[in-house]
Amino acid sequence: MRVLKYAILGLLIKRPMTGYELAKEFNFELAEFWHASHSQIYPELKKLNDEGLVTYDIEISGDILEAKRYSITKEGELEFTQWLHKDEKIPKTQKDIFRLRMYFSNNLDPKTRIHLLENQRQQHLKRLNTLVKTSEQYPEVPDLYSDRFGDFVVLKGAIMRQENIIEWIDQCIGYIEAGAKNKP
Amino acid sequence: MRVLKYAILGLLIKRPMTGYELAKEFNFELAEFWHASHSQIYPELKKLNDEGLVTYDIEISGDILEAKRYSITKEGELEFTQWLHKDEKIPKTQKDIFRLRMYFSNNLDPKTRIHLLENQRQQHLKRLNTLVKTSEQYPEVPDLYSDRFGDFVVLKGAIMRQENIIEWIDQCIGYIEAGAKNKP
DNA sequence: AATCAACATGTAAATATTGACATGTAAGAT
DNA sequence: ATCTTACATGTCAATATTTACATGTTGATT
Repeated sequence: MRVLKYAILGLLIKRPMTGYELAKEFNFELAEFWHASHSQIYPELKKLNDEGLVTYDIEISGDILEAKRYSITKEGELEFTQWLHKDEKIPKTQKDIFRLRMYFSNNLDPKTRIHLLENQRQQHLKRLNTLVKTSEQYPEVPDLYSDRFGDFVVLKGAIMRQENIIEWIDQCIGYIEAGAKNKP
Repeated sequence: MRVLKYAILGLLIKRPMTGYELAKEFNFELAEFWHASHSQIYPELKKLNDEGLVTYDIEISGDILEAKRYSITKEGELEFTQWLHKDEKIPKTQKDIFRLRMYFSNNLDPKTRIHLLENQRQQHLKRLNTLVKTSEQYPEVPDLYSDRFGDFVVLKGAIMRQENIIEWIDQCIGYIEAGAKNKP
């Protein structure tokens, strides 16, 4: 499906970027729903260049340090826009190792289950707080055509998802505490 | 990390199964948070057998059709239990192509955005209904040590997640409708 | 007798992804 | 001068995952 291809093209529509900058975007702003490391990005940029969907200019910092600043081409914009318009089947599964563990949790004593859940809760709460802090940059809904709109709605979604996960964890803890009271 | 290894071991603790039956589990009961197809499962079973974590007996149906029914060994149970006890770092990212699209949605006119969102909404609602129907098998919280407990909590989580996604989609539609009213 | 759905097991090729290996510069602080 | 952090680009090996290829049986229905 080559989603990374479209992720990169979409980012380059905003502004020309180096591979390094793209990697930063994938590690920060987009990190809540997409990720790629530089070892994937550099080969993909090369491929996109071969396909004529991006071009680059070489920039020199200092004396010799070269950076390739990639821009999207007309063809790239066309392909990206076509992709963006497509309806999409929801994916069969969102793999989730922790839920897999919980699926098998009857093999654990209640104490261990609660320990594992509390541990996850704490980590998710931490992430939630980070997201909420980030969302303070958006006191209002950005304009529909601003590139901050997408960031805003996705951030909202990430916050809602975190809250939902924590709610689920709390319910799980509740079930276990109630069940353990009867037969400890 | 070889999560499939532990997923298979965990399933085999419940009861001995053939590769075909494992594949069915991954396509039905577990499908909301894990998935694997037979082309992954058969090689993994071979590997687990080489490692002494599972064994199999050959069953004959009819005249010649052979089926390998795999069971978990003592070593397998030990490794599985050790894995199950481990705390786990929450994953960096849950890749989500639709959210990636929404992140770039400023490149679409409001009508198209709403169309894409409604399409997703419908699909997620359909899945939610299926999940709710499945959850009717659980009028009460199963016993903590029954293997139905894990299924129950994970199913609860899947329902909550679906509801949450739909809520997010509705909010997105709301933002777009409100924004489009001002500048159509 | 033919057909179909479910049972059953495998391999191969292509793609996606992660983590390690590998190298070096620029700019600012100490 | 030295150190540290950020900038910058790449390859390689190992896994993980999907899709297609490949084959055949069993049991029930028509």
